[in-house]
Amino acid sequence: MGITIRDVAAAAGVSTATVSRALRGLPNVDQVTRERVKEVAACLDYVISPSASRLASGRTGSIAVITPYIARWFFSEVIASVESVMQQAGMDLLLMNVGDYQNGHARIPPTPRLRRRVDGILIVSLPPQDPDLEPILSLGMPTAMIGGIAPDVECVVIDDVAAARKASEYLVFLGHERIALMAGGPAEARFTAESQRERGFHSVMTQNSLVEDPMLEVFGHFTIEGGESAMDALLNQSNPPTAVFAMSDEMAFGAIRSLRKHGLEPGRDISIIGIDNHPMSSYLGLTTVSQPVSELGIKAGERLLGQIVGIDSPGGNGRVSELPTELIIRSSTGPKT
Amino acid sequence: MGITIRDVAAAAGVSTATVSRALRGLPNVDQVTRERVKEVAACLDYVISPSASRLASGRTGSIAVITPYIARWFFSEVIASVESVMQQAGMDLLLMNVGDYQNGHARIPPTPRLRRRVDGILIVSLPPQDPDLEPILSLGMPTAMIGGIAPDVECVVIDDVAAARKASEYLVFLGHERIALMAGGPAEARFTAESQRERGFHSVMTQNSLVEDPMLEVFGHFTIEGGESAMDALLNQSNPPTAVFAMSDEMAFGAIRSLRKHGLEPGRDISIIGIDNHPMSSYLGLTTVSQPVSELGIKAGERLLGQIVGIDSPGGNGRVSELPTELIIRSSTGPKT
DNA sequence: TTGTAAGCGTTATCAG
DNA sequence: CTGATAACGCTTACAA
Repeated sequence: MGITIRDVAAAAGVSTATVSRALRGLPNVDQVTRERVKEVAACLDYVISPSASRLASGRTGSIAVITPYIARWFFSEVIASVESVMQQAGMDLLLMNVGDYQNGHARIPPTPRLRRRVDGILIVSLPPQDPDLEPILSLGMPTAMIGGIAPDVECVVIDDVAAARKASEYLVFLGHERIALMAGGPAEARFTAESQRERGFHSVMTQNSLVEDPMLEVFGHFTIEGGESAMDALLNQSNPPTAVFAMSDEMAFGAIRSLRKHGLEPGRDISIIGIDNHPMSSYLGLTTVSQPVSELGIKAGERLLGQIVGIDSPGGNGRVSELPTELIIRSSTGPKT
Repeated sequence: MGITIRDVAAAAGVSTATVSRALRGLPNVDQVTRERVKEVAACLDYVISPSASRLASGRTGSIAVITPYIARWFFSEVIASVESVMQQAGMDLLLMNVGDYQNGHARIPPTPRLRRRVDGILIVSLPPQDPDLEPILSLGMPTAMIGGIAPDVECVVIDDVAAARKASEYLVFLGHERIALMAGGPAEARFTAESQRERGFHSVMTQNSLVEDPMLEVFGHFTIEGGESAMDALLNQSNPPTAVFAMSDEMAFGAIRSLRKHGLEPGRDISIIGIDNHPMSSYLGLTTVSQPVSELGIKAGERLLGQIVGIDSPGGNGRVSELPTELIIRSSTGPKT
């Protein structure tokens, strides 16, 4: 079938060892020899067998990206940026979805699929209580994490507390007092980002001596539809909020739609603010706090590579990098009337 | 480091060959033996070394998904569905972006990264003239394609001609005569789907004896912003269209925004129709022709697996599967006034 | 049904 | 700087 390193060695008149060294750019190879080998290899259209190389070297040349979702905006954007980093580094990227951890779907545990198969793992936004998280981390291999924090793991995040504070403070600044919080789900099953954002919101409310009416905490499940029905519920209350802090733009979209459906105008009748700066946000005039999604992926990818190459220690000593967020004011928010 | 098949064999009191057979579920193994081996393996926490297995067997147990984009709606949705098929089949999924083929970015040719590395290739929407396409196809390995047609390759598509016809006919049905076509880009650099959709549009116009004003063909590059400026250009003309057929929903979103910006109401002043049924479409009231994106990915994934397992021949004999589309009427279209 | 043993194509360790 | 030559861990005829 394929042509092997031995064929190249024979054709170049050297040993397989020399071919291996020459092709991989290792030192201690004569320039002339190296060139000849390369030429012969190209001529023969030789490509190395990854399986053999991996078996012999112990390195797989690939990493796994583990995510709970693939097609959602945040995740696909992260995956895309990680892919570009890995492609440039010559690494293969294995995509592994751990499925909807909400319902008890027949989820295939990722751990066995990870061992002996990849050199590193990039975890995207697995909530701390995810049953797959702990087993993955105890694999003890180079690992990086996006959108979450775990001990002894290299993490790349935004400051979710600060992001939530920016959003909340802006609403307060506009004079709002009855502010609703639209979270994803109940406190037991939250992403790290969710808990942090709640903390940020909470701290602003407290600082400004505003009461958090339990009736004003609703769940939108990070989807448009969820946001819409959550807003519906809010509007059906006897004493609706004058502003809503949604933990994601997509939920905010749903909230806006609900508003319109009820004949209300976002920013005039009720203010809506989100977090993300989703591409559709500028389109819909949604005020939001932007997060640098691609940068999260790029930085985490690079940090992971650092661990694999050995510059960094596995887990990167648990270093946490925080990337900046920014309040982006549009028309969905306005002063309390 | 790791524990090997030999350890399992020793612990179970059998040969490595038997362990191999037992664990892979091959026939000709005594049930009792098989159970014991499995138990010992589990006990020892043994996981097979993919590299060794691949080297010995020649199969890699992985496939590559090749796409020009990752984060765009259509692509991420397809990737997600393919991933679920592959995960259930126990196959690894390598993600390979071939970069923006528009600009002359330093694109890494995928072919060398494919040979000896995967058992099959799933190509998503590479335009026929893409420089990477031909080399990939001549690899001669199991291949499937989504959103495009190539000779001797198993293809899964929607009937783009028919989809475009549905959209166009609906506009004609509403009484429109000056209908603009919003394509992605000029005819030289088109996806297969693009050309087909143009054909569909064209045939409807011809059939109804409507003239296609060259001024009414604009390019929106399949983005919101592109769609917006394309619509701007249309509106700035002395004789604007009364309806627009956009080849994708995202471009249609941009068109709607442009309309609003100009104080016009979609569906009343000017009708807009798209193709996709993007999640935001129902939100924005966009009339569109839906395509079953997940189904495309699932079917193509299954067909690819069929080729790999050997049920089908490589390329699947060039079979083409067409999945159904459906006109979804919302508020962005209305009768010509 | 089970065991033996020869590969699979590299890499890496030593010599030279 | 280069060449032998053991691994690497599994699969798979071929025997038994």
